[in-house]
Amino acid sequence: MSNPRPRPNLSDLAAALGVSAATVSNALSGKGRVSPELIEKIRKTAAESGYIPSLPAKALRTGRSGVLGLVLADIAHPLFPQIAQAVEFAAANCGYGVLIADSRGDIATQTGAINRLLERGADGLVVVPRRGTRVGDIGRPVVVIDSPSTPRNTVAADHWNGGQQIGQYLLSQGHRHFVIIGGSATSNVQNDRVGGIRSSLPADATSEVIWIEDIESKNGKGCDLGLVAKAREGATVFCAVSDLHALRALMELQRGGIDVPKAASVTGFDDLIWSPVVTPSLTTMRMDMATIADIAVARLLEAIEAEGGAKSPSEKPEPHISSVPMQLVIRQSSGPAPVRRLSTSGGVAVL
Amino acid sequence: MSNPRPRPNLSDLAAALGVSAATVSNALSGKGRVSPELIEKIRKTAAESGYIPSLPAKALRTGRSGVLGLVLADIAHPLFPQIAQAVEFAAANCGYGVLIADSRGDIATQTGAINRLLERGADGLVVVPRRGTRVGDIGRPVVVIDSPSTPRNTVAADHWNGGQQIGQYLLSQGHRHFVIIGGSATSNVQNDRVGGIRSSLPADATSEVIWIEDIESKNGKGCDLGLVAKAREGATVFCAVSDLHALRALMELQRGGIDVPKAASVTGFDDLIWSPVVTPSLTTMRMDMATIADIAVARLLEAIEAEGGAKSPSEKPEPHISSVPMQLVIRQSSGPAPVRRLSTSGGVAVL
DNA sequence: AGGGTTTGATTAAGCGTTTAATCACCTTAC
DNA sequence: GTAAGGTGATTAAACGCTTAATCAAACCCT
Repeated sequence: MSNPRPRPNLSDLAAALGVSAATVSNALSGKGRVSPELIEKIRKTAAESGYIPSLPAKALRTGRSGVLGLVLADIAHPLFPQIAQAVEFAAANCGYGVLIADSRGDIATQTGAINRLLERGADGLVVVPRRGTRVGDIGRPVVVIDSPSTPRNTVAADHWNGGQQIGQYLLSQGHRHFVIIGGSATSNVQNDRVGGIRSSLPADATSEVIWIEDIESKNGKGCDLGLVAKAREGATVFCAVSDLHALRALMELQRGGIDVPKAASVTGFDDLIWSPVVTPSLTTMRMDMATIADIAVARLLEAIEAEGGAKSPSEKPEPHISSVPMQLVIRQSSGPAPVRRLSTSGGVAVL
Repeated sequence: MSNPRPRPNLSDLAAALGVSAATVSNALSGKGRVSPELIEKIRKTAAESGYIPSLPAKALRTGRSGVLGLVLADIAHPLFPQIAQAVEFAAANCGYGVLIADSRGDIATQTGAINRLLERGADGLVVVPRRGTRVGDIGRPVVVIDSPSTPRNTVAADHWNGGQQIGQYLLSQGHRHFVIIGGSATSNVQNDRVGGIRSSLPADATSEVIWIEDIESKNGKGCDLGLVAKAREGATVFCAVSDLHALRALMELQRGGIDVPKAASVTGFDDLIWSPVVTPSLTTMRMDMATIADIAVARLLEAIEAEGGAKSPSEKPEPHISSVPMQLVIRQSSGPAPVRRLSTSGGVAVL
């Protein structure tokens, strides 16, 4: 005498319409042979009765869960929001849900996380692996988002080209003496970026690469990087391969009385959330996460489709890597190279 | 002639052992009546045959998907990674998966995202709502992570108390003239923090609150906040309610030649990822996300349990809000108040 | 007009679990 | 010796959906 239809199911609908459940199913999925008018009618009543198909039932029957797994090696990564948002959006557009798992940087846990997702029935996985980690062969489609150096299906930002872009931009501003700041020399991504920058420099330009990890292992965490001295020696631009490092450089220079961008330019990578709001706001290279996620999800669904048809393990679609161009975001922290001042006390406000 | 047992199911196991499927199910779940030896034997063969129960089947039968939905309204929020990580961990510990949905800041999309999760069969939802948004009544258990001012089940950091803690700490360092920096006066969270700070100040202390949004609406985005002037006028500590703002304050002061922490202290809130690595590293109040997530998930599972038993809608467990204390993280950006200098040009390095 | 094809719908089986109901058997008690 | 009770297992139905197989009726063609 109370709840009329708490949540109608396919049979309820069929009964109410006086047709069979199969017909309703066909009408809604557009698969079998149903007359156009009936389809119309069924869809209408389905909508107004608030019918929601049971995903578990569908999953059980079809063997597809309609869920993608997103494995973040380290969820605390500052780029995570961008990635998660983009992947979720792309997946939702294709009618898929996104299950997350995090391996908190622990390489052992990474496979654990992957397994959890597989047990939950994820149809395929998007993996953002921990640095230097390889994703082993699991029995399901996988797409990796990383630097383009993975034997699997990979989609990544074109870090090398990103480096070139920012290098060229800075050259066009008249800079000739580069200090390139990296975090860890073991990172593929960072090395790609550094390589890109250097490859864009002509013969008359100088560049020096410093790795924060190296310096800190000597002088302790949070130590000075000696940038002010380098600026005094003639470096006009500090090119960090991450906004994290760019911020650090920016503050060190400002503390040392070097005016940014008048006396020196600072640039970063990744366009992290605070990059627009610091002063001066950071010039940086942004990854096109939306495109990366779109491609990743598309490739994944492709593989999932293919998996359904192909029984023999031989005819899986060949692994493919795609590079997505990065975008230069020019803000206030970069500008023209200062007029040459040969270690004379120039017009710039120094100590 | 190839795959021996691609993925055994309950019946396969039962057949191999010569018992019924029901017995296997009971043995594994420990529910029915099965002899201890048989349980032992079944569990053993289950394990070594690599048996993985089908979640969809279980979900279909029991009506529980074993999945929690995580709704992030304000995905740009820098705390997002911490929250997601903590929730995922807490849920995984309880054998639950986490499905994410993002409403990209759009308030209309928020309900859409919630619905997507419900359609996917989420047993319950953890919602981190967009500022000023209320979560409407959906037919499932919900826990909200927000400032403690929501009519629903809510768990939140005790922002007010956090404000008091940092206020007291700064008082103990001798500070008496506070500038409190907020972003938007419409944020509950920020208001709580500001209120907490002020409530901790004795009569002989002065405080002034400035809202960045207000200043920027007059002077344009990224404008100066006039902090250097305030420092000259005697303010010795700049208390931001977010590390984002603290960073901005820090840079503005450093650019103006104010030494932090010698001439003035700067503190923030949230312990964002870069807070330890800027120079000087930021003193801040950290939320205990792990605890918050634990409580949120626990309360959610509780509600899900209760929902199973209680038929009458009346006897749902009463909404409860919990506050989790924040943790003071002392780093380099704060220190003792400088010795009094009555607008005379002190010993500090200025312009 | 009657055999073949097309169209629009139905029937029924099955996906892998859980669980209430049932059953056979063994104890125990009177 | 037999009824009552306990124990350890089985049977069978159900969860909600998809889909191949089937079927009845309408259509086409010569």
